[in-house]
Amino acid sequence: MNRSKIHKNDNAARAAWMYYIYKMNQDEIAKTMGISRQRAQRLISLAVNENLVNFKINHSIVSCQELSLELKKKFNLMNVDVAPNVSNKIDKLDGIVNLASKTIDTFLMAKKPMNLIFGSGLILSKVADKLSPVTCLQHKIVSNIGNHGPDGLEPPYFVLGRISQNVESNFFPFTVPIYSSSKEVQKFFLNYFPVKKTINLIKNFDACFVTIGGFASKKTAGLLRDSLIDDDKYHLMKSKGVIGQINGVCFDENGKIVKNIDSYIPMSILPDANSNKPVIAFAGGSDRVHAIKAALNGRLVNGLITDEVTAEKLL
Amino acid sequence: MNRSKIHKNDNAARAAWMYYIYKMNQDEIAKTMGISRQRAQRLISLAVNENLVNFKINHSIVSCQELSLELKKKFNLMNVDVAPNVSNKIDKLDGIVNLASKTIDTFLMAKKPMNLIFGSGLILSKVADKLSPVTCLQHKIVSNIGNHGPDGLEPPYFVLGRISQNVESNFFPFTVPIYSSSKEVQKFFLNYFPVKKTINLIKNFDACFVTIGGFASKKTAGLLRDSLIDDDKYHLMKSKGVIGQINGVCFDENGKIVKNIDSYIPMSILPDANSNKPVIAFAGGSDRVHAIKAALNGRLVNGLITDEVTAEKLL
DNA sequence: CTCAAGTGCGATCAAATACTCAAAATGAGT
DNA sequence: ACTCATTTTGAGTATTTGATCGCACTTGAG
Repeated sequence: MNRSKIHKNDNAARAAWMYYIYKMNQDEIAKTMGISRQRAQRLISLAVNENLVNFKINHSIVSCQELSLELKKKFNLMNVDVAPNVSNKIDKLDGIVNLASKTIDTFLMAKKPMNLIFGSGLILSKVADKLSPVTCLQHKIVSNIGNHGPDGLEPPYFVLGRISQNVESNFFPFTVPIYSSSKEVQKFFLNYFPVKKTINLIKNFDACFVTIGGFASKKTAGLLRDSLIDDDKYHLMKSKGVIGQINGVCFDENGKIVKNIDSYIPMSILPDANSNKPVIAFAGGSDRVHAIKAALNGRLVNGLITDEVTAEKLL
Repeated sequence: MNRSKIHKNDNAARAAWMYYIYKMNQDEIAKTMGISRQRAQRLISLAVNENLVNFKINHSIVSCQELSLELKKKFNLMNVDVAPNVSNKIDKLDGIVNLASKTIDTFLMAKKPMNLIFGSGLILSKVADKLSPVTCLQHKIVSNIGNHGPDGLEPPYFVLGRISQNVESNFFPFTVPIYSSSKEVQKFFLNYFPVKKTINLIKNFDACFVTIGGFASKKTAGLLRDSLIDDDKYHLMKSKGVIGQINGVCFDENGKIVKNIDSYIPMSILPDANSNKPVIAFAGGSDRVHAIKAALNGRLVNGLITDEVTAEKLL
């Protein structure tokens, strides 16, 4: 962040203070700051867009709270949050993204140094964009999904990079392919020193955040949609019972990891959700209910942030 | 809180979610919820008034941050927060109140059981009104200032009662007068069993929040304004060098506690700010700068939440 | 049952806010 | 220093929001 941006954000934050905390209107703010009303308006909306302002709703809506308690009990989870439902016109992810970003914010603000592990996926990248700007050099922020696709392409959601837009910290990308097509490639990377180091960080995780990808149809299978696998492989995987995936690691309807898929060796290291450290999935949407249920049953994660409709379907 | 209020708050929270998180406008919200636009508007403003919505500004304005660092250094404080300044038309306390309520919120939300001690004063009562509604039965919320004045009157700011409007917890009032006029009365209360118990809680505090009252002129002396002392006593105290007070405990310009004021034995127990537990003052305003400075110099507190102008004057 | 007091509602209108667009300012490259 | 592309600005305008007011309905006392 350059000096001019800091200065601008300073003004934006000041305007936001006046607007949201002191409840002044834009005219008063403009006068106080010696700027035009439009400028004041732009500063306020800039502050909102840059996540300088956080809106927190402090009231657990009864139905959401009940859902989260039931989910906790049914799947023996440490951590469940349910975003209230809303007109179906609106992107439901927004609610999950909001809760998720607050959860991560609190981890980032903790003083105790932690290894925070981030997977990949659409929701996670939206969450990354919504994180509050903080400096937390005490932590290590680590990716547990490879940073290149089968053709060397950058995968579509480069979560770590997006996090670093908002957060100043120490970043450790996972410099492997998302999956290897041969044992040799796998072996090489697993013995490659920087990779070994990152794997070590992942294994000593303090918290891990992932999304759960669907697999039911071509449309819902993120791996396919993002061209990480081709049609043939998709059908092969489907025939082996794959119903969902986390970071490219595929599992069946019991949440059991499906191995031995020809020339598809996922490289992601999923942390152990049976430890007492949080492994939290951010996932929702009717097309993913089966995948989420499987992941919970197989205890691939021990926490969930989802939306009201999905929560109901899971029960 | 009765059932109907919970239900109403539920709707208010839902409307607030749609408005602040999903960024829907009131018309859309009304349609989704099947209510009129006005009703939606009223729900949203209800949510704001009931503190169901929290506005947090996530950007330390450079000048405020610098001030807080300097204050920390100069007075060797654990904890300093400075609210940005704003047109002098607006009540400056709002900024302090906002930061203070967030600070307390985080204490209330902590899982670890704590003894949280609250003093008295205008700012603290405003802060109490702004606390987020939470249930925290793990904590003990304790007053360290007497709950009746010299004539048996209730003092003007009954902080504990206001906190209990928003917070569900365990409350321990301090059932003594604010000050005793004789050693006998003092002695009686100090040996009265329920009081002894409360004193014990105060001495084992985990955090303490107070305000700092001025004494410079009749107008700024809260004790006088609130008829806790009369003119004669005010002048007597002034002649003994009193420059400010915390919970009725008076101190001079070095922050040394002034004892031996005729028929004025303050009963408040001030926690030890030399421990590593936070003792935080919420205070601002030009008429209090001297009192605040004295309190910091005498290390009657080890943390401060104030506003920009006051912070500058303190340096 | 009746009436007075209080509460909640929606229509209406004034105020506040957000968007659009053209002109002005900036600044990178020659 | 000039040009062109990009960004920033403020005026004007459309949309959204908040406040007022009177009506209708509920409540509770007589």
